[in-house]
Amino acid sequence: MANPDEAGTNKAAEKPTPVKEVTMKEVAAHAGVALSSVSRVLNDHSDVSESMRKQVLDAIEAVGYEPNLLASSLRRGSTKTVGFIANDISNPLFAEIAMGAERRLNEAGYSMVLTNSEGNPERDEALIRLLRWRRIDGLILSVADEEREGTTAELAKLSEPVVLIDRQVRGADEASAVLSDHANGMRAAIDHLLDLGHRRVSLISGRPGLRPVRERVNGFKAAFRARGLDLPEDLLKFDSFSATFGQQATHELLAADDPPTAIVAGGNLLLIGVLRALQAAGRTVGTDISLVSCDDVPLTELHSPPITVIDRDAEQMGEAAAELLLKLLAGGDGPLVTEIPTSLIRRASTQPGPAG
Amino acid sequence: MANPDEAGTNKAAEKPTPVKEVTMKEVAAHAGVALSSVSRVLNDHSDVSESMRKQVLDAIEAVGYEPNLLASSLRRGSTKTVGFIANDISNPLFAEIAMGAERRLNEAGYSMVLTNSEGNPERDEALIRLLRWRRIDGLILSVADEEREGTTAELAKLSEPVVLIDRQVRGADEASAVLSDHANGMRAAIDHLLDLGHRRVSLISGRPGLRPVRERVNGFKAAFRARGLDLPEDLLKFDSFSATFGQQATHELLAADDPPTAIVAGGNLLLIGVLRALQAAGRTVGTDISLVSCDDVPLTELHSPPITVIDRDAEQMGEAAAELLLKLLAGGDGPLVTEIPTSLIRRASTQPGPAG
DNA sequence: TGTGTTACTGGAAACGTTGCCAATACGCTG
DNA sequence: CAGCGTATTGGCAACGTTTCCAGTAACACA
Repeated sequence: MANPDEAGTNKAAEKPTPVKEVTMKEVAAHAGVALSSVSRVLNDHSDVSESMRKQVLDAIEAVGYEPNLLASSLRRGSTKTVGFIANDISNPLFAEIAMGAERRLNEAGYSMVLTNSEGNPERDEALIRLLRWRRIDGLILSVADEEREGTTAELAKLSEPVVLIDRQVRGADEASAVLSDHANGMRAAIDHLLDLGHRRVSLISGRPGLRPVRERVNGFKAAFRARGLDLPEDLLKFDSFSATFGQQATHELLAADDPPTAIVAGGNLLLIGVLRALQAAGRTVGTDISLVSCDDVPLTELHSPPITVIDRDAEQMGEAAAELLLKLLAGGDGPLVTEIPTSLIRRASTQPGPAG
Repeated sequence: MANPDEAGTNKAAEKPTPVKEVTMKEVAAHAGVALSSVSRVLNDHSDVSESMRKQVLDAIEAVGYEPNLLASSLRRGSTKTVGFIANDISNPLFAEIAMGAERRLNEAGYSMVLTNSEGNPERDEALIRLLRWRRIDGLILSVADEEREGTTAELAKLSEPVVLIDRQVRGADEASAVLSDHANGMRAAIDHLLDLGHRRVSLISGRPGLRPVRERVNGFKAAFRARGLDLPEDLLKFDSFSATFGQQATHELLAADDPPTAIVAGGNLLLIGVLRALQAAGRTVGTDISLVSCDDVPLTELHSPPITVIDRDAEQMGEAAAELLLKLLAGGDGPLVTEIPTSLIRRASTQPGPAG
């Protein structure tokens, strides 16, 4: 109406999008060959003559054919796709794991669809179900809640191979997994702090149901026990991996009668909260209170003073997960497990404590 | 051979996985109804009797039916899925954008598949093609290279709606996009620095072909021009958004004859490099040199001194992108554009300069 | 000339859905 | 009782592939 174009142009605009998809049939017709021959060329089967190949390839070019992966996957019974469910993509750590996995999978001719549960167990379940319905060939994930019935039920319905990241579900070695050695990393960190003379050491971390938390606690206890020291039970705070919990827990710790001289933030988001609380309370990291965090993110290196961390190679974890999955996809059997080492990077945030 | 198991066990191992999929056909058979009736129940059409519904639902439960989304998408001609191609998932900023988009799309009944081009234009193209072949209903992306022929060609072949994030391709308003107002943000930042008395102000950013860089430069120039000041051309460094470039550029700037008194890091990864270089050169942020960065990540807030930033709401960008795409998917026409504001957050990293 | 082999090609049946169209049964009106 | 509308259901043809099974031609060999 506003456009006083000629009729011809208008007519074209009338058809919204009844654009028929260009299929192999059109290719076959244009090349004057059978449908099956086009398919053979596309999947480069043996037994296709050079002339046929050229003829078909030309026709594909001419008609502008684009394969329909839906149809092909349906027919073949395989999507050449694996799912990845991350807890929190905005956490650079998980993002790196995902990148490592994707890279390895692509090399092997698989593509990866990345989704985000936002740490929500219900979303976890919904995503597993969705991916199952999508007929993915395999799944890499880090379940939000290891104990939850629903999640294990959804996983059980999946007949394709699964690799867990830093998680173990009921019955130790039922599932394949990539596990980082949090226990030894934490053990080393606590040893370091105890060596420096700290005794009032606090550990702040996520829900104790999760493997990383369990293992870190194990390492923590092991270090104290090895020296015959009592655990500072009142300084162990577990709730969630969020920055807000880190802040709140630190705030409470500082306000207590016998506050810690050292804090271990068991998670890189927690660290943010811990730092905020310390800053708010006017405590200087290193001199007033020692600090250790988990996973080496830019913040830990560039903070002043730089922060001691328990590090691990996130990208390697992703690659390892992909590697295991590929083995399983190739028909490998039994649960496979890869352990990723952790290492302590000492920086200026840990200084001698009262007894040191 | 190496396994002297009994025959029975062997036989079981011979069948790899001939597990026939449970389809609607089995449901229909078990319920004693027609295939089409099962379909009607599943898609809750009108005109199905209550008894039929119950009968079918029970049968589904009984046989353990799981929908095959491949088949259904193929038949329907729509996947209810949109693609998202991120430049770099490990950058928390992009991750947040992706989260915002996913949340909004899920609300609307779409699911999102997230992929990662790692800033590589070739991978960009390959991903667009792959998603096209997967028959996604729409695409949100932030192309790695706006000028590249191949990319625009791949996009052109896509008949589904596309929303760009902070990018514009040839011919200004051809494509829908969510754009952040980098120019005004930078203008405000530079005004702030000039007010403080700085004249030797450096800007470090990515390839000048990219919109965020172009716009930031525009804002930068506008601020200088408005005061009749000459541009410090020698202090403008553009190459890539990486930390390594940030470090290298800063290193060079500091070593020059007439070094800057203030640096603007045009990207949150660049900032990491800038900080490393400053630290290596023994310069203190704020007192020795003023510093502004783009996008408010944990590092900027928790650095000491805290770093002045040009901020924007990443999640909102994602939501806005999803919103536009949904409009287009619903049949909306014409290119739609949403502009996201930026704001300057002043912190202690910007202090009075030589002339101030 | 007949037979067998090789190298290729075509036809048609799947894969698991959905949606159109026709068929059935039922209840009601005239 | 005929006629008709309504509500519900079944049958069947797609959607775009892949793959099995025959079929054809060419050729060599006896």
